[in-house]
Amino acid sequence: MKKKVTIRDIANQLGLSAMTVSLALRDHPRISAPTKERIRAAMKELNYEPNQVARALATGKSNLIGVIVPNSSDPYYAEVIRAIEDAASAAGYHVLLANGSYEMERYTERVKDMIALHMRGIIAAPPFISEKPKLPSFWQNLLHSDFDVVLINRQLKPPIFHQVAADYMDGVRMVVEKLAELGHKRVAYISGQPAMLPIRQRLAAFKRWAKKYDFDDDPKLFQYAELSFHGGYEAGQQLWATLKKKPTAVVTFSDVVAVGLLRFLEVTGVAIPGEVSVASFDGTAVSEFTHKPLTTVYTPMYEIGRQAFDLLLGGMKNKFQAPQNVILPVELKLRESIGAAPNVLKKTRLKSARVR
Amino acid sequence: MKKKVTIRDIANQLGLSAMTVSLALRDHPRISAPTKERIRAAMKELNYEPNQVARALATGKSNLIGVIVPNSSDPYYAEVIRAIEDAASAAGYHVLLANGSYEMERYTERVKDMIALHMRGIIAAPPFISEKPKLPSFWQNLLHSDFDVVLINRQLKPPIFHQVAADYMDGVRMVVEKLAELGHKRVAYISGQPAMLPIRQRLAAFKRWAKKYDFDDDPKLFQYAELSFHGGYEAGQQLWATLKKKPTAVVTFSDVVAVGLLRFLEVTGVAIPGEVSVASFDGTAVSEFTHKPLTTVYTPMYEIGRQAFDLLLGGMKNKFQAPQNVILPVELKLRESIGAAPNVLKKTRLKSARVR
DNA sequence: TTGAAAGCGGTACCAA
DNA sequence: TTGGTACCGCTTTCAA
Repeated sequence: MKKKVTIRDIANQLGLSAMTVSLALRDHPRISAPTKERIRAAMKELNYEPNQVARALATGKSNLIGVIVPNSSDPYYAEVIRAIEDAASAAGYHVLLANGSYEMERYTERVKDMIALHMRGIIAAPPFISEKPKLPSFWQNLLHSDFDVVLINRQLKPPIFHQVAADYMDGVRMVVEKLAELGHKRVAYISGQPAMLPIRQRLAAFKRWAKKYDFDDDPKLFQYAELSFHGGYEAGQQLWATLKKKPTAVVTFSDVVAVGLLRFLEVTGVAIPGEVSVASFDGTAVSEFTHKPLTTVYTPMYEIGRQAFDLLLGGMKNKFQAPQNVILPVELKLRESIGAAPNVLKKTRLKSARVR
Repeated sequence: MKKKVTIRDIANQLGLSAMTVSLALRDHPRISAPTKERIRAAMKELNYEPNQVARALATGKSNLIGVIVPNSSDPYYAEVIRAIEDAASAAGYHVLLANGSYEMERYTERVKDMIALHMRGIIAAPPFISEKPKLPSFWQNLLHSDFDVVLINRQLKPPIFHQVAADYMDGVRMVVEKLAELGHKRVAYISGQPAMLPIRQRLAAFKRWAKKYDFDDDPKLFQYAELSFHGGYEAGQQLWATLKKKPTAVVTFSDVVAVGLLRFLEVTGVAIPGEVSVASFDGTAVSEFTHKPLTTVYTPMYEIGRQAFDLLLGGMKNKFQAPQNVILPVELKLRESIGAAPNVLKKTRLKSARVR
């Protein structure tokens, strides 16, 4: 262990050549069984571990993949990363983790790092702000390089890299339709970091559907929040401070934010869902265990990670495959945080009273 | 971008030698300023990126560190990882992430991977089950190798590797004393995966302190739970199903579990803290935003990660430094989930009644 | 079935 | 201040 054992040490000890050992290592058929056995024994004895760095240099390929996400400690991405690591590990790959940035330039630096480190490919969530981003020349070059990229949660149209995301747009529809069905008209929306494409897309989709269902058109119903529990709490404060007529429902772009909001509402003494319904996105584990379990658009985070890894490896096997656009279905989890709009309840009561 | 530009391409283009370029790259004083300028320009023009793999092979050092944790998606470790990545990134290092295993043998494989990949060192949380683990020969060898290891949340006595952890033992004391002070005698404890040393230590410490404060000595007050929201919920069910006389307080080994428990208690209609107090460990972000904010032993997760990284780099600079044992202080966050034991409350009322 | 030798893209020693 | 060259440990082509 003191000094590293190399392939040549083994070869010398057995009076063989380095290449014989090299081939035996990888169980090449050209080497005879007994020789392999001797080599294997010597490897055990000398405690040999192949140097992956040397191998990577010689072959030009490593078994490392890079993962660059906005924030690895966010439960959403933590889960995606977990999935990627599981898949990678099962396939004999390893994951290099990096936290990206909201600035394109800094983000690009991280990608360059990955290239310099000769990753086999990367799974990334770059801060694109539109579906047709004006790609910096660096990304253009990436397109024509042999470096594979899979985008997660970044739906470009048309796809220029492989990309996998969930059908958030459909999720927005589900939420809005459900709220409309429950009689809500005054619905607030808490959005996040506008530098992120999927956040913008979700907001835009909400506005479209809100219009369609004739929700109140009050700009004060829209609020930004940091992606944190505290951010959700503050956004709630803002909303309640600025809105004279309170909303009957609030939709947040993430469970994390919704949990903070829930807490704010509780502290403020607002009944959920009696006075205000709350719905969110993601469906992270916590959403099921909040005070009032959250109605949320469940996103298959683990599956996103797994498929991203598969695409990366698949893409590496077949360079000429057109960029794939994988969109996984979302699911509206109806839970206690949502209910009929208060005014509707009243009407219903009146009606039933009349019926009697 | 098509084919990689090497140091030699640049040298040829400028009529210099490879080594001049190599030195210029690292801003070596031996190279004259104008030459450096020319080289820098050529590097820009040709879009040169140094190959870190080749560099690592040549120098025998890489700027990669390995991180092996039990579960990277657990909020506790997600935060530790985030800290390590931040520190590493700031220092020009990169993080290779791996999820370990509860089995020593599988875990050891992950460490071997890291060695084969020629990491600069690793930060690890191996499944040691005692403070003086019988280290497999592999770990023994590690001790005498030039491969650096920093343990997190694994306090060995005496330390054989650098190790950084929080003072959980003190945290246990704080919680127990507080509960005793509030008049609790019947306190349940929900523990986790017994294969993990800190979990065992915490349980043992709780038992010691519970004895000291004369808590009820009923084995049914001890329950195991998976480290998940759901695990906490189930442990609550178990506790309530098996205990005829319910506890007046429950301590859980992790916030995550406490959140699940809180939900169970709520569903079951148990008042918090009126009927049952809840306290936990970790102090992850969510603990402040639960229905009843959690009383919890805050652990400086981010700081643990940061210091682990510092120790790793420090250790690499100074191989002869004795293994450091860093223990960070914890902090008892007193929040609404905890209150006086019900019987105490009653007594107090009686007393005040009498006084009048 | 096995060996010799030339890389992979840098670094570093020694000489000029 | 610069260049020549061996080498890091493994892979791979071409001979033997």
